[in-house]
Amino acid sequence: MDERLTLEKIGELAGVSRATVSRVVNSQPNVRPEVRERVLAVIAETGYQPHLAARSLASNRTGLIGLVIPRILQSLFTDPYYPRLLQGVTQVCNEHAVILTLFMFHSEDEETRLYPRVLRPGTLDGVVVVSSQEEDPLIARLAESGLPFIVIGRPTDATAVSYVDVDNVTGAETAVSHLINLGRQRIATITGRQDMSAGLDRLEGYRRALLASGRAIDEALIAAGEFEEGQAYEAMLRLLPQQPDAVFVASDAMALGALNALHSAGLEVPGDVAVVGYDDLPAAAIASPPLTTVRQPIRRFGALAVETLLNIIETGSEPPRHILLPTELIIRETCGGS
Amino acid sequence: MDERLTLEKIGELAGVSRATVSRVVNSQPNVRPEVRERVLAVIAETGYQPHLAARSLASNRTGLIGLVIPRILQSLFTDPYYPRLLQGVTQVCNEHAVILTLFMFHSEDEETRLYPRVLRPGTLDGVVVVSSQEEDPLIARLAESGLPFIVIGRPTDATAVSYVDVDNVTGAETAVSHLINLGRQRIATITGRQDMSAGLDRLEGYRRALLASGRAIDEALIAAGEFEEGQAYEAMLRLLPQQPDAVFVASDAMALGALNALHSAGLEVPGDVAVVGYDDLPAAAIASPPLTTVRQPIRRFGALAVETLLNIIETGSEPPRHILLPTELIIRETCGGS
DNA sequence: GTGAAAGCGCTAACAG
DNA sequence: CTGTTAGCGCTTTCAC
Repeated sequence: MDERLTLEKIGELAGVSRATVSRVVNSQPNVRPEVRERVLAVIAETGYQPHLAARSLASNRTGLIGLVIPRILQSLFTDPYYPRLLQGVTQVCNEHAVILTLFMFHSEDEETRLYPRVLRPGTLDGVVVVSSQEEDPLIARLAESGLPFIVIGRPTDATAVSYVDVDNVTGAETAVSHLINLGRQRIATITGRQDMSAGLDRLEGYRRALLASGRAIDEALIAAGEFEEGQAYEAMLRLLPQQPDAVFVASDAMALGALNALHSAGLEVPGDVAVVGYDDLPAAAIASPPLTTVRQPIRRFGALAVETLLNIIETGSEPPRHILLPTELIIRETCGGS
Repeated sequence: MDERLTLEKIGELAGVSRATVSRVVNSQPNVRPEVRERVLAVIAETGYQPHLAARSLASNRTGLIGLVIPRILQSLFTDPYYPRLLQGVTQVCNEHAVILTLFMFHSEDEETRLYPRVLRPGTLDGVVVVSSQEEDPLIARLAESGLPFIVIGRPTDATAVSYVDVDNVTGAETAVSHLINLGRQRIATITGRQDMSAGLDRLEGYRRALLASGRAIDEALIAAGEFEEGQAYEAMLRLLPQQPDAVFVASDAMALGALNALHSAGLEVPGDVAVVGYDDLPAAAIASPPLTTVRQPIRRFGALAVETLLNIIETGSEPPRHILLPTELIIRETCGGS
């Protein structure tokens, strides 16, 4: 390591001023081709890279974006959701040469203590927030701070805020329609938390599919599972007296619980009761029988979130972007058809 | 948002100079308690936060550290390794108020193109590198750049470099000793890649356990599995003619393959052959029979890596830190004992 | 096209 | 103890 390279030094070596080198580095016009060449050569030789902090200070752009993951559901650690999401996110960051910072919080205390840091001036150009169960105070603070941001997973209020989400309504609707087409008559559902948009939307999709086929909604066939395996086990047992011949379960984790309940009640899947889950966890493929489920394009999802954020940074947050990604029904054995 | 807060403005409001405010913000001594109070009050009122880029430029410290994840083995996406690691890493970052940046690469091309960015001046105070299979060129470049760094997982050369690793030798030794104590006589092993320290060390532990109990090493009982399930399946079949009554498999993914091979050969586990894996994947607990395996403290691991890095940043990289974490043998049913 | 000059907001000597 | 003064390395007018 000899001494540190600066624009000034590169300028000296190329026989031009610091300003010209800056123009070359930032590929601005108004530099004679021949001069540009010469500067570029010196940069290549020396391996010069601009000092990020200095550039940030002068240009008011840091080249950093943040990914904020609020307190995490335990479930997401047996689930490749985050790794996949990160793959998509980092890939786009790499393509656009922005640096990703990761904020993961482990407790409410940490969140309140550290949220200000996310908003801190001179730190980030924009933020991707993974929406948590409750209404996240960070979203409101981001909105009033003017820092560009986008939410992954539609927040329960939404509209004014940009978000990228999976089309949970259509995903659920497709799953339930499939059960209908297979001739199932008494289709129950085990719902997720109704304070999360995913929970709400998947129930809505269930309703729409039934209604679209001219059926009535029987509230007795709807049981709350809260996105937890244990609760879903109980919910399935509660549904049994209604004699459902199919059940749409709003997550694979819960579907596994429901499957257990059916087995312990001595019922056959899919013979007596067909089951469809949601998420396509790795566990779904190796369940017995293998679980029919709805797959989400998580990787693309992360990629799209960052692309949209970069676009917002570039062009402003108006109008808010609302992006919905389609899902895919993965047919395995628990639905008893193909 | 009204206009931006700066040190200068806070100084005005508190009736002191910018320098004094700076001292208060950085909790330096030499400020009269009463003045400190007053400044602190103004800061609290206004919600002032120092501009990170400006501070970085002036102090040559960014408050950012990087986590570099080289091209990822596919397996690590069905494995909660990274989520756990990130939990530990981010927790310590949060405690010490440093911001984590994440570099994940998806191809060799991306690596070579983007490594310079990691080294870029004015960006990071230090780097945690997750060691990849091959010898990573990044490590050499970090070493010569003078940027503080630490490696997760001992690099195959090591010694001059600081690292945090799991004690794979002892972990494997404990596992094999357990099989010996259970009375198994012909203990085979399926090894991981021998160009990775984890693969080497786990084989070494196998050897030590055998030697410590006064047994000879039978090379015919050692088969290469390369850390892949399919290869391990084949390896197990190759071992069968040697009539092993136990096998230590250097990863759970491979152990699952071995289990398959044993089943298809009509052998009972643990009746005919006992099996011990390594990693304690979620799949290990739900294998049939549930897999005895070696658990690594991944979360602590990530935490310790960051703590050590911060220490290196503080006090310099000499001497290199070499930290080994103990593992835990998780006894389930495939070893046929407790 | 190109250079000179003025900061960006902060830290860190250095006086006092 | 506190204020004044230089920069940190870059971008960005503004002249030429």
